[in-house]
Amino acid sequence: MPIMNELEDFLALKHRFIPQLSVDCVIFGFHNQQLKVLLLKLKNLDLWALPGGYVEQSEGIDDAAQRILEERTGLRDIYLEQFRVFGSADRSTKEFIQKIMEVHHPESMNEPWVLQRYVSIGYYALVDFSKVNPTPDFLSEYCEWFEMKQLPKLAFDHREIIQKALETLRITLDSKLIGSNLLPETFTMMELQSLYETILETPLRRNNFQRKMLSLDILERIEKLYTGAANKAPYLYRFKKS
Amino acid sequence: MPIMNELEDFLALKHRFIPQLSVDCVIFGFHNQQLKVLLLKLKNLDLWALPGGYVEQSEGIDDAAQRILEERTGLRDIYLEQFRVFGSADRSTKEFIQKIMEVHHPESMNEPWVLQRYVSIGYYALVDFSKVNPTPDFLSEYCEWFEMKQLPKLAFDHREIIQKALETLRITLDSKLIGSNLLPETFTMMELQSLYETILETPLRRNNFQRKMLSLDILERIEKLYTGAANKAPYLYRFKKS
DNA sequence: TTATTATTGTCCCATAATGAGATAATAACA
DNA sequence: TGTTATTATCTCATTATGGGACAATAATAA
Repeated sequence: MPIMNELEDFLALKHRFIPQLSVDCVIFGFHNQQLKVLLLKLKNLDLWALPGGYVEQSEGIDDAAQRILEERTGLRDIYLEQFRVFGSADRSTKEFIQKIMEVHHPESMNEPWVLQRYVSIGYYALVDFSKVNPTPDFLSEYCEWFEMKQLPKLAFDHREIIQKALETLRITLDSKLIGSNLLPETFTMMELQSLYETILETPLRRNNFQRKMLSLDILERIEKLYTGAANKAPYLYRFKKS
Repeated sequence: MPIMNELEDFLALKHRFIPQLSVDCVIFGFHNQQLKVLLLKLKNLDLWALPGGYVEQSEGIDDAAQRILEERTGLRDIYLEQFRVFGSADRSTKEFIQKIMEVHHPESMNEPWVLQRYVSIGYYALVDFSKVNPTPDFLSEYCEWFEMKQLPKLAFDHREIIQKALETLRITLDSKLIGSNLLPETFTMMELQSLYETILETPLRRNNFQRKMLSLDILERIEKLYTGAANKAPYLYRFKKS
C-alpha cells in the first residue's frame, strides 16, 4: 500500500475516527534469549514511538488494535490484551504531535482534535519474533525491534507505557500461557525457562522449573533435538492444543 | 447544587469534554453480609445505570472518576481501580442515549457526538457502605444500593461491566487489601471472612482463614466485642496503618 | 574402544503452605 | 453449676516448593 494513500485515507473522512482517542500497542517478541519490543522511528525527529493509531467510528477498540498490529507486523489473529488506559491531564502530547505533523502533514492540523490531549488505550501483544515483517506507518521511517534493556529515546509517555505492559506481563505470566505466543512451534525446556527468566528478571532452578511446567500438563514432548554439542540432547516440546 | 445548574454546566461549553469517551464506575459496598452496587434510576425509563460521566478536557481520567464518585457518594479519596475499557463496535448506546435525552434534555442533542457510540473506561470503587450518601445526577431520579445477586434491569452493557468488575475484584482480592476499603474501621474475623466468601462465592474454613489472615501481619487485634450473645466474644480487628 | 566433558532429565529430602478435623476457651443463660 | 453457641487454637496429613545430588547421554579426545 503506497504511503500517500494511507495519508489520504487518514484525512479523507472528517469524522472517520473517534476524536482524541488512540490505541498504542506494545508488541513483545523473544529472540536470542532477549525480550524485544517493536518500535517506529518518527520522521525527521530523533524519537521512537509505539505502533498506534485511531479507532474508527464503526470499529471496536480490540479490532482497531488488531488492525494496527496487522499493518505493522503482517500477522493476523495476534495474541492481544488490553492492559491500561493512559489519560492523565499532563500527558504532554501536544508539542510532540505538532512537531511530527508540521514537518510532513500540516494538512492534518485542520482536524482540531489532532492537537488535543489524547486518551490512549494500551494493549500488549505477543508474537513469534521470526514471523514478523516490521513495516513503518506514514508517520515513521523505520520499524525495528529493540531489546527491552536498551530502549531508544521515546516520544510521549511511551516509556512508561512499555514499563506498565511489562509489569502486567509479569503478573499474568502464570495464568495466561505466555510461552505459546512468544516461542516458535517447538522449543526446548531451557528456551522456555530462559523466556520466563527474561520476563521475570530472576534466575530459576532447572529442576524445579521443569517439574512445575510438566505438572501443568500443557506441554507435549516430541523428539530429541541433536544440536551437535557434546552433551545429552534435549527434548523438544510443543504446547498441547486445548 | 441545584440539578438545573448541572445541566447548564453540562451544555455550557461546547468543547468542555472529550467526545465519545465516558467513565463508568462500579461502586461496591458491603452490608448485611452482602455485596452491593450503587446504581442510578434513569428518568422516565424503567432502567438503571452505573454512575458515569464524561472526561473534561483538562482533567485526567482518574480525576474524572474521582469527581463522579464524589458527586454520587459524597466521599473523597475513594479507593479506585481502572479495570477495563468497553468499546466494542456493537455497543448499542445510541437508542438508549436518544431515549434518555429526548425526554428531558433535547438541547443536548445539539452536540452531535452525544449520540455516537461511546468508548467507556470501567473503574471499580470500594467504599464503606455506611459512609455513603447516595445522590442522583441530572439524568436520574434515584440513587440506590442493589444486592449483586438481585440487579435490576440495566441500561447499555452495564450488566456486563459489573460482571467484569466483580471478576477483577476476585482476581485482585489477595494482592490488594480489599477488606480495608469495604469494611468499617473495626470488624470481627467472621465479618472479614464473610466478605471474602461473598466476593469469591465460595465457603471458606474458619480456622484456615484466620491462620492465613493473621500470618499476613496486616491486622491489629483490638478489644473484644461483647454482643450479648451466649457465647465467647470475638475480638475486633483493624487494618494496620502501613 | 574407552574416558572425558558439558548438559539434560530425575530423584530425594527438608521446609513451607494448605486442607480438614479435633479441642479448648468463654459469654450469656437455664 | 451446667448448658449452649461461638470463637480461637492445635494437630496432623497432604501438597507444593527450594535446593542439592546423581544418573543419562551426545560428541570429542585419548
